[in-house]
Amino acid sequence: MGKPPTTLGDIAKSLGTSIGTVHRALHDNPGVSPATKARVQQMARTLGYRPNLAARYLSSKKTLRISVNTLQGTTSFWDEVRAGIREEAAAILLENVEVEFRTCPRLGEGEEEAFEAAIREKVDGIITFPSRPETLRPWIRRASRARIPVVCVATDAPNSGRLGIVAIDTLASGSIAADLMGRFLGAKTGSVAITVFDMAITEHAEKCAAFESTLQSFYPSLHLLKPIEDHDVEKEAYRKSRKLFEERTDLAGIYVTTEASLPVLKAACDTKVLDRLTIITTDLFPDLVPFIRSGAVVATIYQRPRAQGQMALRLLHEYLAEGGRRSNQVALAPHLVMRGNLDFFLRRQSQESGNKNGTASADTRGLSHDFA
Amino acid sequence: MGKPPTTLGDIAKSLGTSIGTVHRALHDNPGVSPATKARVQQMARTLGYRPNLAARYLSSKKTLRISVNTLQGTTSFWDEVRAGIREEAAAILLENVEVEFRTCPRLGEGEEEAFEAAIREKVDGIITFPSRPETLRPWIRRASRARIPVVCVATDAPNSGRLGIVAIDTLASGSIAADLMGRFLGAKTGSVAITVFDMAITEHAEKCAAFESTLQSFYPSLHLLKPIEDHDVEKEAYRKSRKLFEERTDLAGIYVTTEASLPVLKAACDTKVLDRLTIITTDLFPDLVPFIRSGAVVATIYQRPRAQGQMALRLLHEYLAEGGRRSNQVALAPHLVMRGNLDFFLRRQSQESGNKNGTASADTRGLSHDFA
DNA sequence: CCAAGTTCCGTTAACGTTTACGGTTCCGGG
DNA sequence: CCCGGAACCGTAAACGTTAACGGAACTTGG
Repeated sequence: MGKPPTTLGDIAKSLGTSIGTVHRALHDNPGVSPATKARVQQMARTLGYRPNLAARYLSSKKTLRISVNTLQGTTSFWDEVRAGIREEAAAILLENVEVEFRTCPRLGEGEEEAFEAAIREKVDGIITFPSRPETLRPWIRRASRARIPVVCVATDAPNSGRLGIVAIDTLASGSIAADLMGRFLGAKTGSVAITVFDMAITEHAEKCAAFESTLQSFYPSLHLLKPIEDHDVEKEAYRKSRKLFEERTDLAGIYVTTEASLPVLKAACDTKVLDRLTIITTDLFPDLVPFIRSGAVVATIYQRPRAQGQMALRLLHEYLAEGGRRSNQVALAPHLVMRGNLDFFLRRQSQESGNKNGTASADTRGLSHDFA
Repeated sequence: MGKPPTTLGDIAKSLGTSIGTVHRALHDNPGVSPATKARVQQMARTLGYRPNLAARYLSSKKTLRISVNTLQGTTSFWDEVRAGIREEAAAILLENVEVEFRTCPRLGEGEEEAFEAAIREKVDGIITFPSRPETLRPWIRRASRARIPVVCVATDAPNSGRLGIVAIDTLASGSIAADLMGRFLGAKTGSVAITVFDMAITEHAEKCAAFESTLQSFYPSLHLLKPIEDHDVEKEAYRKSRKLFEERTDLAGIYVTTEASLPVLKAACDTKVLDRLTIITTDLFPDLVPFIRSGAVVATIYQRPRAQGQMALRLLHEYLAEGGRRSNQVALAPHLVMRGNLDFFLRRQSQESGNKNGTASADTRGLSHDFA
């Protein structure tokens, strides 16, 4: 049924030229006249040439170097992302991917240096977390100009020329949180709060909007307060949420969209409103577990860091292997963790999280760099 | 850093023999004495030989044929599973996988014939849905004896010698349903029902047990009734649930774990208890949408058919490519669909579901067979 | 003892791509 | 006229594996 795929030789033969020329033409290598280059490329198109990746890899033995620029992270989120990337890299059939981890100790610290190093060392692709999109945007542009594709994880850097973005769908998580909040509160009425990292980040604004929209279209008796911005600073989160808890006595629930849910929980505890509030948090990490188990946190929206890492590497690799024609915007659905299924997710996290830091693993020959 | 991987030539040289012998020894091919075979295999182990898949594929050009034996299905579930399989097959770097679809029109009808055909035609692997594990178990054994690995989707066939199983985690779905049920009902008290396909199927019994356990440990005021078995027969589902609705006036909620939620909904409608009940269903298909949107179905546990298909193919392919050392039991977390995030999932389903039937796609050169 | 068969093993040509190297032409300057 | 260097192009050797062929050594049966 399927006729044998066309090879470089086929193209060469049908043009009366040689394999070498065809190869040079298709790769924009020097040493071929514009005329023949055009003829070759045309012929390749009409014959439907698609390179044989096995032969390519076998011949050149050049590996794809991918730099992973992420945060050290306060919770295990980024460890999981990196684990997902490693896992996916190890699953590549041709073992031609090597991953270099460049980990920044704190938010916005060393991000640019890491990016610069990656470009300087001419990696083939970059997976990055643009915590502050504005500061990273010029770097992403620079990489794109150097023909280095960049995939963003968790947060987007719009208009930066990035190749793709892998993140949790903001609409899906914002509205499921609102829906749950509404249902959990039942007939209760009152006000509901939401905390975000920063409304300037597209994702957070969108998540907020989705939360608000769902809330007011299905549960109009609940009133959404102005979002609290915590900028991932523990003190700020504690101060602002404590102030909220003290002032708004009609507060019925709060949706914490950031990783910094512990300060909020502490504030709720200190102001003795913990068991009065319906609290929905984000992500899953050890310190949060007791709150979920006790029911204080009624549900948490799990952002599937491992899946994000996997998808990011996959996207990048597909593109590098052969001009990815798949969608470059991957929006994952979040998972919902509650008391009942908590153990399922904990078991899952502990699985295969062998070497947590970015140290070399045998399979991926990973390197790691630290940016202090 | 990474020294070049060992090749067949390396093994041959260090033993003073030839590549051909090494190859034969490692593949249990005839024409090599037991003594040298042992020596070769030992040396391969000590040198840490791992075959170069690129070279292997380039040389042999043999494609892996995989038979996908699934149900036509009343809802779109199986279409999605197949789409996931196709998608994943197309993403394989070396395009050496071809998928053959053998689709059974109805539950338990033609399953064995399909299996027999797959074995007879000597496919390299089988992905199957063992709707009735007992009837399929001998066939899976037969396939295993013929060294054809079998991966089960959605339902397990224990003790059958199958290579692996991909399914939604029963514990995760059962307990999240219970947790939601409890939270949604709030302080309300009463009885709760659950419908299953058949308690003889391991998965369903487990899901039921998880639901019960979570319910009674966190919401002891709710009383779980004996499970209703519908055997995927619409009439049976309608009759039994209608009877339930008429008799149990204290019924507060029901969790429908089968795909046959429509008859139950109809019964609830006919007995005028639809808006009094808290209903949680399973999966997502067009006819269910209005019920979710109206709030009659408060949530549905989405079993991620596409992800199941992808994982199944992946598992099988990894094994066929080189003795998969990854876990062979993939338990996926279900997704939760409610009014708020409904659109997200609908958009996602309509995406890339181009050719819904098992017709040939250009990438995977898929064939399809019908078993009537 | 020779022919024929068996068992074991070495050799070699593929597979499609990359890459280095050698050969043409064609041009301008000595 | 010849030499140097471009600019273009053909050739061939790798890459690691598979599979087919051929050749030794050794067993049999006549």
